[in-house]
Amino acid sequence: MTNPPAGRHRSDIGRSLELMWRGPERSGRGPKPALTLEGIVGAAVHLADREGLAALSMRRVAAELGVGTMSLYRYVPGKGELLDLMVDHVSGPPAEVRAAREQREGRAGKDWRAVLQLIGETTYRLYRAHPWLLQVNQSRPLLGPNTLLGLDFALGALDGLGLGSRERISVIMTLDSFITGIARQHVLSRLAAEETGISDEDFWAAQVPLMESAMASGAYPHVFSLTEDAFSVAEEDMLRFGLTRILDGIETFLGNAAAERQASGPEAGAGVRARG
Amino acid sequence: MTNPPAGRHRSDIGRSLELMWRGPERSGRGPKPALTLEGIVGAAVHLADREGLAALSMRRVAAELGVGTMSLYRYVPGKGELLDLMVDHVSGPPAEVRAAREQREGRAGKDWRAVLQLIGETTYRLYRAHPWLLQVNQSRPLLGPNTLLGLDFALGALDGLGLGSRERISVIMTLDSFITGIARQHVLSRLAAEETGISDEDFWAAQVPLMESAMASGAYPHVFSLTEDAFSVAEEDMLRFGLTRILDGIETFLGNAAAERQASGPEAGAGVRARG
DNA sequence: CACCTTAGCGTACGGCGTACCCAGTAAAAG
DNA sequence: CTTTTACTGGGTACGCCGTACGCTAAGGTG
Repeated sequence: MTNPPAGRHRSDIGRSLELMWRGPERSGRGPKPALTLEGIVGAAVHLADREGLAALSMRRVAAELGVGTMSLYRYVPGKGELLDLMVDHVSGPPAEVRAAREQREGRAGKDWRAVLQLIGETTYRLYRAHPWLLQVNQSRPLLGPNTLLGLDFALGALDGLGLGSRERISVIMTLDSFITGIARQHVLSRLAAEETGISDEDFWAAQVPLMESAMASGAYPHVFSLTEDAFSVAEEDMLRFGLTRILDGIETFLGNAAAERQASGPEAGAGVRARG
Repeated sequence: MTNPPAGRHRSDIGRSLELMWRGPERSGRGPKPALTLEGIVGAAVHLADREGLAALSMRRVAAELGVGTMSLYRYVPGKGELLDLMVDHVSGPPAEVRAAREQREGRAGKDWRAVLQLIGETTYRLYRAHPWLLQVNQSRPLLGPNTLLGLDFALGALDGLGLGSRERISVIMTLDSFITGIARQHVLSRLAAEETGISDEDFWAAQVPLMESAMASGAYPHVFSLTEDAFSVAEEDMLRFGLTRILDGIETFLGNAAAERQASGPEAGAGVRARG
């Protein structure tokens, strides 16, 4: 009975949200804090960027800031919440995207393809810059100020296309899922190369002998009729390829939806509504 | 969310591959092994399925098998390699897909859409059945016998469509990236619900008060013009939506490629080559 | 038989997240 | 002013983790 059921360090949603949106509350009494939440989160992000998620421990973050380990717990309830904060910290749409956002005021429905492409590539670069994002098991997408801004921008790109709310969310989720998936593939592969010190070439070379005996077994005819260059597609080309496929698919969808609306009057179509 | 140890235990590629393809080598001498590799991997998978990746420790697996912790290290070099083996263990195309594979012998180029859809949905269900697959993230996709069989089947579906090797891989990677991405979203969300005991409704409810003040700020116009049902799309519908978009996009690509080939003779087209 | 390879595994080390508690500080109350 | 009180920094300790090391004993080989 001395211990509660070993309460694993889960993130307290309410607390994380409050910290993200309002920051810590101060009530005047007592000594002045030597640290700031921003500083802690920034140091943690810096550490994770430099040395990977495995190196991110409360002890290391504290050492980075020159304070005792337990001092961090005066600012953050636990490691889970710190990770939540780190995610939102780096998740804002970068300057590049903010600029594009302002430039396209009022051009609804015109350049959705370019904007979605920009969002996709930007998100991809985000994962590249902060590989640990893909290792953090984001419990759920916590909507912090930055995360929400990114979503808002993506939604803006879909304005004026006649899509309903559910359809807009579906389109964004499709794009985002693909980007996350392909970034995961590339980033984890790169991480593995760094951590093990084994390059991609060495890695594939290590598989060759066993692959050859597998080929001899005849169980994998299609794999072994591939040409040698099959796996050498550059990562950016792969991203571009998939992105184009998905945008094409969305375009087809837009065409179908428009045709359907045309056929049955302007206010039909499930969930389609111009404004709330 | 926890970050699973993720760290110091790099997996030895050569050793993992050898264990996957050849199994452990025995040299007759000494006492007979009380365990089998299969048994260990199976127990580990079972444990991870039941209690999550966070509960998967060498001590727990050993306890499950009724042996001492260090005995496992006679069979497996370390936890990293055990994870590699677990991944391949569950990654085989299930009976359902194997059946479809045999049924379509010789019908190349006809039902690629149905087959890719089946593969997508099957992969999605795989992640659903073994959520920890999406949390394991420390190595490159090791090609074990089962993994390779899945790839071979996917390649078979693209036979007879006039695609080159690099294009086939690109198509498969696009599909796989999307499936992995969306499964990640759904599975991690579900995991979080189980582990924190907070349902999806409670989760969104917790965000409402802060969202309302965010709305008042006027910084997120597009988000707050969404209708209330925007986020209530069922997971399967979301999967189906994205899958259809991607298959449409691939279909467009096939059409373009065919047209291009038609226009400039049978052996043109960047990267298209029948055999090496 | 003795020899020697190999299996099982007890112990120990250095790391982790964090609960608990105390000492010291600074603002508020008297 | 002094006293009170809320608060901060952080030392210590607990129970986990992966795994290196080295011992005992089993059982084919000579």
